[in-house]
Amino acid sequence: MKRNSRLSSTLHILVHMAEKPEQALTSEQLATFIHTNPVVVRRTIAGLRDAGIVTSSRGHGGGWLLGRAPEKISLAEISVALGETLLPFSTEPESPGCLVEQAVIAVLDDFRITAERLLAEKLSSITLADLTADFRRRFDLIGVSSHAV
Amino acid sequence: MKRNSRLSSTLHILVHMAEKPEQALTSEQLATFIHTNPVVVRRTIAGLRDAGIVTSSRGHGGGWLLGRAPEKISLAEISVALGETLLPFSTEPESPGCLVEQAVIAVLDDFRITAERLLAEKLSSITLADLTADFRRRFDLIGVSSHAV
DNA sequence: CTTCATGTAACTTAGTTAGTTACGATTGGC
DNA sequence: GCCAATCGTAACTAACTAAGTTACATGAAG
Repeated sequence: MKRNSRLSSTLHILVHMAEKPEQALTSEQLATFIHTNPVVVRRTIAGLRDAGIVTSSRGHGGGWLLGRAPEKISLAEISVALGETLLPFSTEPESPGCLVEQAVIAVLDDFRITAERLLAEKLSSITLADLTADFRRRFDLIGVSSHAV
Repeated sequence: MKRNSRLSSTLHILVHMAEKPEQALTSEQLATFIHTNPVVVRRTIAGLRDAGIVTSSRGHGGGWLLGRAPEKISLAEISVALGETLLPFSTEPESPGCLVEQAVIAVLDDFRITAERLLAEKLSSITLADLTADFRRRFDLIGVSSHAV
């Protein structure tokens, strides 16, 4: 798993899970989808479990399942559950007392607030179901699913 | 200079430069504003020079000046000149041939394109002059400028 | 009670970026 | 012409972050 690909890797995993709604997939299986190892998968999607997006069960036949229907899972929720920050720039004060810095931070934070609201709106309108629909379109066109390689 | 604060640090520097439009400020002086050293400053704002946002001159009395009026310098340009990426998530394929991944990437890239256009619009509407105006408002209220500490 | 699975802590490794040192090139003052 | 100030940049170091890995405890199913 490359750096900064936690969101796309997680979506990849979730679409696979949505395609096998009745079958619990193990961390091991999920890990092969995104070319990493089971511990990284567990760590990465632990937040999704806390958010109810997925459920996990231990022992024989255990593994991961979607916590609710793909139509009810938005990319906004997933992004938050992963702890991702959409706008990565920092506005931490480094020169307390400097009015220039205060002006910069004020303007930047103002931008951040409106920008984050916009992005969250956009991400809220995209659901896991949209992703599976897109996948199925591609599948119907080509006829081979995935991970033959 | 903390991680991920290149944008705010650069804006800090630029506002100081805008407040002394006739005086070339040295990398050394700029560095003290953001608590770092001259080489980091030069490296950070080298892209701004290439973009014409600032100019630099060597030798006695040399240093940095704004390349044009603060009203003509938008945060969008500054961000681009710094090489900053607004949306940090990656959509690099890691499983070529996997249709699930292709669907994920397609949706994510689509989101990225509209989101980046939105953010760029917002950032284009904010200029360095807006920042200096904000600073002066604060200065008029409090009466002490900055970097006394 | 054995096996398969997750949960999680602890450590290692790799990659990124700020910080630093060093030095060449350019400019202005004397 | 020489010296000091200043940027430009390469090369190295240090600090931080995040992925990868190992290890082991916990819990569920047969």
